[in-house]
Amino acid sequence: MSTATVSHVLNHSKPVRRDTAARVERAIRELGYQANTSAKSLASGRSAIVGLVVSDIENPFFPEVTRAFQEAAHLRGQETIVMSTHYDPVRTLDCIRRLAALQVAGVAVLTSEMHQSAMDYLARKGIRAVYLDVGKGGPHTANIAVDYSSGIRQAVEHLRQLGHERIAFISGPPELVSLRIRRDAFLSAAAACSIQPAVIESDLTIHGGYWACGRALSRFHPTAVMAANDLMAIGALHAAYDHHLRVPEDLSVAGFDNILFSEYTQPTLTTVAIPRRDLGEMAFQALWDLLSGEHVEGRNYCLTTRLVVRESTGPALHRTEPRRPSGASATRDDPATPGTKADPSEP
Amino acid sequence: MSTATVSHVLNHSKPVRRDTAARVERAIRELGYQANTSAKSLASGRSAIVGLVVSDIENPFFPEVTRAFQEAAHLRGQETIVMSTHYDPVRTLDCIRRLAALQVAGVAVLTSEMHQSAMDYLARKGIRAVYLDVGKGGPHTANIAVDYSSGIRQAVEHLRQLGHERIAFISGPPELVSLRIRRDAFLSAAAACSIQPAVIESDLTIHGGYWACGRALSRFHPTAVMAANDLMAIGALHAAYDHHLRVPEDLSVAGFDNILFSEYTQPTLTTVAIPRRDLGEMAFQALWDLLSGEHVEGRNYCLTTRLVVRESTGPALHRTEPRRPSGASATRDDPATPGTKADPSEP
DNA sequence: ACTCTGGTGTTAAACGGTTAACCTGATTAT
DNA sequence: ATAATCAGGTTAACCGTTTAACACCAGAGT
Repeated sequence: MSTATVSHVLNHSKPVRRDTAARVERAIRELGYQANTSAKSLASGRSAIVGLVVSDIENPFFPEVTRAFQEAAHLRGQETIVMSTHYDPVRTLDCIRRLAALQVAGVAVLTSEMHQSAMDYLARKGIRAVYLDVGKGGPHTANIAVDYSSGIRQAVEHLRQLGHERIAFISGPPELVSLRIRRDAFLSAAAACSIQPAVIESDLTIHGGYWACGRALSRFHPTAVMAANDLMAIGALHAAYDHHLRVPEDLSVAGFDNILFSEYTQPTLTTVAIPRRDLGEMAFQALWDLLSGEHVEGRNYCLTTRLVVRESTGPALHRTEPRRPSGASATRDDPATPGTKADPSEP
Repeated sequence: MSTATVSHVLNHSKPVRRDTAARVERAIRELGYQANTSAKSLASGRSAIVGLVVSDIENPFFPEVTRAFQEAAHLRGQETIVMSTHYDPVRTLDCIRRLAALQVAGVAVLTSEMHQSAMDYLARKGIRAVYLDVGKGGPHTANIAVDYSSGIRQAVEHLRQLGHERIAFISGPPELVSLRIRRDAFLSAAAACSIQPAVIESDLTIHGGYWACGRALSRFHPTAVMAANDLMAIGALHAAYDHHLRVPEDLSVAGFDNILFSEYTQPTLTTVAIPRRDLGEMAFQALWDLLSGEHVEGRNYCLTTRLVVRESTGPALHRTEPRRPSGASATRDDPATPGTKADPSEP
């Protein structure tokens, strides 16, 4: 019984007679044999390890993505090495280099903080790669596009159906791509629903959300507030409380992200969810397609967001002053003030 | 220039003349050479990968531990493969098997959900391993012991200094080891401070904390409530709110875990923190000591918990009825009622 | 002069698989 | 009868390092 035969039994790389295979299996069991992974990868030039690069493993968004990815990988016999870039393009490249040195079979890069050079590097080494939101896939490369606007449109329509006509959007720093996408999605959805929008930029923190909501309330008198992430939405909940506005009776609040804690706020938070589990599974599936398929040109994958309705949104309080004791007689058609921007121009 | 020389330059495994080394370096740079990891591990019998096994990567506790571990590993040129067992001992063994097949240099198992067989397996294969809370380290094995009681004692003493003499402890399911440890730590700290304790068992959820707190309030009339985790403490905050008790003026609340959200509750939560970052770093350090040291016998490491004081604890409202409208005239020396247990026996 | 010794560098044998090429004996086609 | 084909199995080269053993040269000791 030669090592070659054993190899063929293990990999089905050549037909082997039933009884021979059985003998091999038995020997393997008796000796507790386990193939040496290093030798395998050295000989075959490809390890059974794939890399997963994420922005920040401590951001609650990613562990779930990671887990789904890892489980999908495990089903295909692949192990996963996860690396976190802390949103730093330089570290992204470093991670990719290290993964390449490990002869990984492929890499999924689920962060946008990345220079072109990182993609070039992988392309040059011929390493299959999956990216997130970088346009089209190319040779040995696939792309996953997240449709942020779909969930946001649902949220806006949901609020519209509840009778809301003035909605403030608390946006994030405009220099972050994904935040800009969310803002624009909100504006076009608002335009489509003939809703009067206002945008306030803030900093993605709870405190920032609190501040922005207070500002929106006094200047714009919205019946609903939507935030570009859940933390700011939570800040908005606190702001409403401090303005003696009940949520959702006096003010509706919606968030984005569906973080774990959005189920635990009081009231629980209506929010737009990115299907994290699906993202992880899809990322691996895309990678696996690249690895097993012969078609050099990678496909494009799409992932859609959806609204999760909870308690923080309800029917609009129409034509009624907010029940603020000191009810300064601001009229509802108060135009957007400096510092807020209304831009319903996009389709 | 032979490959051997290159190897020696790269690993400092034998002295090499300055100029030769320089020539090698230059060639490496010019050719963009990167050592083949698989070949290295095959030849040396040991890869530069270590395994990290955790209970649940989606539990916010672990990403931080993971990151610290991974960064410490990176400083030593080691990559990390993280695996999650979902609290299942069978999966734990499976993870360990897979890591062994990858010829990892060592493994840190930071979950207690594990049978003895898993440890035996690693020992048999001679793989260095670090465990959490499993008693003593052994050959090629180290142990990290977490001192839960230290932080809990601090919390109890903190409350005592604020004048609290009746404290309810909302415990978790007694079948979980770490929860039992916390409860016992509370009871002995209470005894040491001559505090009258009451224990209510609950289920670690926000709702469970809400329920347990309400129950404790009506039966035991504590001036402070401590929960075995932060989620239950948050439930307790809600319960206090619904009982028209202000926190901390009328009731102090403390938690355990220092989850990210404990900074964002209203009021912010006083809680006992396990130094997650330190745990990760220590776990790798322990592993590295095992790997580089010659001493076969692994050391024991200890990690201590500490109190984080925030807004939810304050001076006790002494000799005064809780400002409950329906202030049923319960006396403060009301004995513990059925369903709560007082056990100040331990030292 | 002649071995000894140290510092440098090279040679070649592992490491444990994969896989192309080859061998063998039986079956089928001519 | 002879050749061609085929299934099943073995041989041996190769993957890119590490590392023990060896070769070489200079200066030191005798």
